[in-house]
Amino acid sequence: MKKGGGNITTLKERILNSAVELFYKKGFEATGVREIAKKANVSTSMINYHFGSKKGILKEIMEIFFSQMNEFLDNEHIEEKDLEHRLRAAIKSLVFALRKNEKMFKIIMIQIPEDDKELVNLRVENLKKIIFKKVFMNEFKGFDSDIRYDIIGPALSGMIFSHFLLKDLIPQITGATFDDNFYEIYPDYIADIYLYGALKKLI
Amino acid sequence: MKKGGGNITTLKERILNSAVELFYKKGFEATGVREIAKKANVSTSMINYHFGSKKGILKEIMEIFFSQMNEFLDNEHIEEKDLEHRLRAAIKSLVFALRKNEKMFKIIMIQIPEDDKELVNLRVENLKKIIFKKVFMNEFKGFDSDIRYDIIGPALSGMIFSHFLLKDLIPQITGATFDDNFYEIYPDYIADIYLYGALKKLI
DNA sequence: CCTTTTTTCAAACGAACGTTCGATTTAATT
DNA sequence: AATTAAATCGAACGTTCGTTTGAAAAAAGG
Repeated sequence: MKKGGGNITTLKERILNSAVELFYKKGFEATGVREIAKKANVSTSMINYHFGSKKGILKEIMEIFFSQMNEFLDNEHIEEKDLEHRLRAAIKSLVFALRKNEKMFKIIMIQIPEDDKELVNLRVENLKKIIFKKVFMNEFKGFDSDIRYDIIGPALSGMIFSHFLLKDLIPQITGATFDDNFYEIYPDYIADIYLYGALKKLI
Repeated sequence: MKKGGGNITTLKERILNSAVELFYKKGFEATGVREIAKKANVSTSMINYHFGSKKGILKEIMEIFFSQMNEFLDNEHIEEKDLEHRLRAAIKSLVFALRKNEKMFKIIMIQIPEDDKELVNLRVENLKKIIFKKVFMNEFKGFDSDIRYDIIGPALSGMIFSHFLLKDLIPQITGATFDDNFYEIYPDYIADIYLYGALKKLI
């Protein structure tokens, strides 16, 4: 029952970790409970016992993910007067937080069964409350009403989200590698592009 | 057998259209062949007869999609000298093309089973050859080697791809609606943000 | 130590899965 | 018109699915 490093990993955690790996790699629907149970070295009925159902794992993943995002993103609500600094700080913490939980993020964004209204609503409400409100909407308050907030906010969220959603695909196309060095510069580079434009970099 | 407007829709096309709708809405794995067959008003064995297998539908979807993308994007290789104009034209045609095939695009990007090497490779090669080479990589040739192409290209692709990948989710969060008016201005707005930065819009 | 509660197991359940099969129907060819 | 080829069907196949069940094991409580 002991795992290296002195940490005790409960059977429930083992199921959860195994599920995250498998859902990330193959998708929720394509992953069977027998496969999760085998990877976690438990019997399949433990999934129902601890999570209520296969879908219950998704619910738990979401609760853990949004709880952690709430924690990471809350730290950044320092009262910066300057939009640029606020945005840079927000981007930095968001990239940091998503990187820490990138498997859960991807699962939540694209593996939630759309016919499960409870899970779908849970996702929307938490995305709204924890990520969008803090990073992509509050930052743009108080500007002109002519501004297309429906484009300008999602443009930034799209840059960042897509990085994590397509993170396994992009290296196959561009040959990029995403190591620690990469993430040292990524947030500010993205912020530069977003705030000042790509031409500033190119010309 | 006749469908309104004089078009003859073959049984094979009916299967394909039904599959696209269902794969888009529920995902590939969560959609069963019986459901596709019922929606197309055929017997399930027709899927195997015409497509070889359930996965054969995905292959056909990819072939159709990339064939159409190749057609739409090819028209934009006019010899513009100016980077800005080239990028604007490329963004415009890409948004137009993706909008026309947005269901197939989403299916291809997130519903291909990762353990099917043939389909995965087919996706990578065609994305590379038809979309990235034409829009996100050729446009940046000839600039400084200091430039992080691994960030600057995917930043633009991410803005646009994520729009279509998350198109059902974003309206639930921001209340945005994506009608024809929206798409009238979207490409140039995105190009503005990308080329000159969001600050230009806000300040 | 005994009793109760909780956890865990393996087997079983009923349903659903994608594919195959042989018969029939339709279309094409001679 | 007869024959051949292609398309279509419904039933069946073997496998897999998520969940339930009762027994056993482990943990907790008095």
